[in-house]
Amino acid sequence: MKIASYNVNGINGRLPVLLRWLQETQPDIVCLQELKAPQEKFPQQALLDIGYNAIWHGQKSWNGVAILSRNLEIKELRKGLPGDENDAHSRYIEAVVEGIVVGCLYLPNGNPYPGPKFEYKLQWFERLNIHAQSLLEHNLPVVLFGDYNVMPTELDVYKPERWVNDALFRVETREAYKKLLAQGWTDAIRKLYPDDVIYTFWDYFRNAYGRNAGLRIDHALLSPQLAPRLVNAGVDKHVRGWEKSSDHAPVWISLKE
DNA sequence: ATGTCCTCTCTTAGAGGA
Repeated sequence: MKIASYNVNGINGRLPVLLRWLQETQPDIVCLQELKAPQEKFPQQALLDIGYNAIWHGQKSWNGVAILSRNLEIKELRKGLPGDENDAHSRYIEAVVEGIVVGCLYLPNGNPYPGPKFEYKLQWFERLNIHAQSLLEHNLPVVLFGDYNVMPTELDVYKPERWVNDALFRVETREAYKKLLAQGWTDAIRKLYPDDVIYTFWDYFRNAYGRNAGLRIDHALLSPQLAPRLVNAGVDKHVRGWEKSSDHAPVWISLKE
């Protein structure tokens, strides 16, 4: 069982890249972020044509998340995080696939710091932590997979000193991630590769990918019921080098049955 | 400040977001 996550940065503009990657790597379950498309403009048929079912939570211009599966039933549990009825951003979708609860998330970027966007990020993170705690209380296999917009440690940033006042690396943001992990979640990449420099994002600016000036901000968090099944994980880094690529690369985990 | 690339609109240029 292979589960992947990919911030596509516009699903329609990126459709050829997405389809090529899906056909090349054939993940069983996929979390997508930054669809940047309204509900009715999701490319459902193009995905069905290559064997992927989908549920999605769209929004015009911004955000948007989806869960895909290859020949597996997707049972939607929720769209949106609980805790704020006035939050109109499409940043969370959750489903059961093959007995695994899959939460696909796109945490707010939060820049610039300080300011209302940063406050929104911290509030959203707090709501995520509350929801994550409630998921653990069901004692089910759960993966919370997506773009967390946080580099957890200095190892996850090419030049940490340049990022100390960025919303993705502010101490408050890292503390929120640390609090989430302390509930009992396992960061799949760090569990398998505790000391390696592994990035999932490279800016479009200044040849960041060519210089490997990257960030690790896309994470797979496994519940205690799922973590023992982890056998491998990685980043499909080469996809970031394709023409018309997203600024993120896909991240994946593989689980034993 | 800048770099790049997405989406949308008071659309073919500029704004907003990342």
